[in-house]
Amino acid sequence: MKEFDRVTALLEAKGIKPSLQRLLLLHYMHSCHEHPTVERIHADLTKQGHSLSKATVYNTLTLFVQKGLLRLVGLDHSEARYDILTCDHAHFVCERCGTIYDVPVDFDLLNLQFPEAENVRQRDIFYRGVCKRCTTQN
Amino acid sequence: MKEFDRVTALLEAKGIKPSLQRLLLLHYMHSCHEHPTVERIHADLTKQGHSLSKATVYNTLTLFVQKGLLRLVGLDHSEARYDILTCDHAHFVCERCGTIYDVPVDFDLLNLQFPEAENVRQRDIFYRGVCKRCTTQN
DNA sequence: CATTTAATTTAGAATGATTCTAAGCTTTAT
DNA sequence: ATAAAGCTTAGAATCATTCTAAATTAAATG
Repeated sequence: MKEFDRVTALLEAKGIKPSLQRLLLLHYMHSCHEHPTVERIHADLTKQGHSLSKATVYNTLTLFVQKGLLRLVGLDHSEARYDILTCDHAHFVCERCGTIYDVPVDFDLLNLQFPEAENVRQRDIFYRGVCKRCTTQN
Repeated sequence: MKEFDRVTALLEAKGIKPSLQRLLLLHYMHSCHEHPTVERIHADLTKQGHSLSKATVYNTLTLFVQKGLLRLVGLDHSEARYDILTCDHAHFVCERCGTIYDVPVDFDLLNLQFPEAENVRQRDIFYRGVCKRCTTQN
């Protein structure tokens, strides 16, 4: 399993036992440069001939987020989306097609001070609107 | 109904007929400086002796958001929260107690450019962590 | 190598916020 | 008055997610 060497190392570095399902999921996330939903991930892996339950997808993604291997993109109340990029960056969300675009961002420029905050675990920036692809196509 | 004069004017300015339920809801939102959930709004108004259904709360808040009278705070997949402040500002969300704190923000400092964006309708900044109140209390 | 123990995966039930539906009620127009 | 349009409502339906308890797999022990 040469192609799983990298994700195996990543899992072990976080103290996660590299089961087949976990390897599959992390490998999928690394090879996918979108921000897929649980439904999407499950459908793709199933289509590729792998057998894993949706519950495992939920459990494993949650585990990965806790361990810092993935980032949960918490958008509105639609489906959760998962992002392989864990470093700070901003998101533009197309409200028509749902595509999420990444852009690097320097949070220090903002110098936001929340007097009520004891500690900050995560920072997110979302821009919402319509993407060019959607406006030119219709 | 002296106390409803202001919200009546706001509704009419947006072309919304000022029904009793709409007045109640907008007045409630203006008098509440938190970021309440639908459940909370409905419970509070009911407790005050007003009769209105949860469906109406959903319908009306959605209408207000569409017309720009409120802002939907789209957080994760918990309940939706509604914000009377419609101008740009950042949110700090306490992951323990759920309280949302506001802070003004100057988006121009970031100068974010999304090459894929045709237009931007809304901009959000979320910081997540634990607030001081929660750390000192426990 | 057999057997117990722990960890992981799983299918399907349960949950819960939100949306839908179709009926009832108000208000406005004719 | 009467019809038409708009608003509200209760309860059913939906759907992403979580829970549960059993099944499977891997690790540990004798």
